[in-house]
Amino acid sequence: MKIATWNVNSLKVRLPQLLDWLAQAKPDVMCLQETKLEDARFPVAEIEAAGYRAVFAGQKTYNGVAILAAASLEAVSSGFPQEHKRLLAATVDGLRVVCVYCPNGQAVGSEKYAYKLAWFAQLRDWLRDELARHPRLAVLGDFNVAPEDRDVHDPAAWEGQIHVSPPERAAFRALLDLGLADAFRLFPQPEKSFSWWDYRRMGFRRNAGLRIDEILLSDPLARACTACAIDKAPRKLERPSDHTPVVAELNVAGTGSA
DNA sequence: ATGGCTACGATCCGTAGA
Repeated sequence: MKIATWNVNSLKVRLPQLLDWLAQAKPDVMCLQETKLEDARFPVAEIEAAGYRAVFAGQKTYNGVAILAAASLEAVSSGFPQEHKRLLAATVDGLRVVCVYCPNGQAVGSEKYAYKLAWFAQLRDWLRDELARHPRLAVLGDFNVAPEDRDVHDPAAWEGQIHVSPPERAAFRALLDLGLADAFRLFPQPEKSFSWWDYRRMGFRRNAGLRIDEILLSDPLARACTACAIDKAPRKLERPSDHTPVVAELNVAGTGSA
C-alpha cells in the first residue's frame, strides 16, 4: 500500500500536475494541503476520472485539505473544533489516515506563533484519543516544522527561526512521543533531503530547503513500512508548488493498486 | 539594504506563505 502527501499550494493551479502524478505514482492514498478551494469548487469529476474518491474540507484563498483514495473513505472526521480547514481524517482499507496542514506561525513570538503552538497541543491531545481508537494510524501532511538540524539546509542561518525554534520542535516531538515514527527517518536517506524550497533566490536550484512535510506512523504501521522517500520531480516542473510529495510504502493488505 | 517568488483577491497593491 502506497500513501503520499503533497502541499499543492492551490489545487486549481496544480490540478494538471496532480493528475499526472497520480497516474505515474499510483498511490492508494493521497493527502493534499493548501487546496485553497471552497468545497463547491473542488474538482470532483477530474479526481473521479483519475480513479479516486475524495473527501475534502476547503475555504477560499487559504488552507484547505483533502484525502484521495482508490478505495472507499469511511468515518470521515474534521478532528477538533477549529476556525481553519486544516485537518481531515478518514479510514481507508482499515488504515486510519489523518491529513494535516499545521499553521505556519509566521515569526517566533508573533500571535500566529502562539496560535501554531496551541494548535499543535490540540492536535496532540486529539491524536492521543484517535490513536487509542485506531492502532493502525498514519498522519500525513505539512507540519511546518523541520524536526532536526539535518532537515535544514543552513542550520546556523535558521537557528531560532520559525519552523526550527525549540518550542516548535518540542511540539513536533510531542506527537512522536504519542507512539508515532517519522517514516522518513526509518531508512537511510540522502544528505540534505528537503520537501520545501523557497520560490525566491532560486531556492530549489541551490537546494536551499527544509524538510517540513512528514509522514508519521503508529507502531504497527512503522513495522510494516518498507520505504519512505521524497519525490523531487514535481518541483522541477513549470509553475511548481513550493512543496513536493512525500511517499511511504506499507506492506499491509490493501484493495488498491501497487 | 532584509528583499528576492507565487497565489489570491483586491485592483496594479496588500496579505500570506515558509
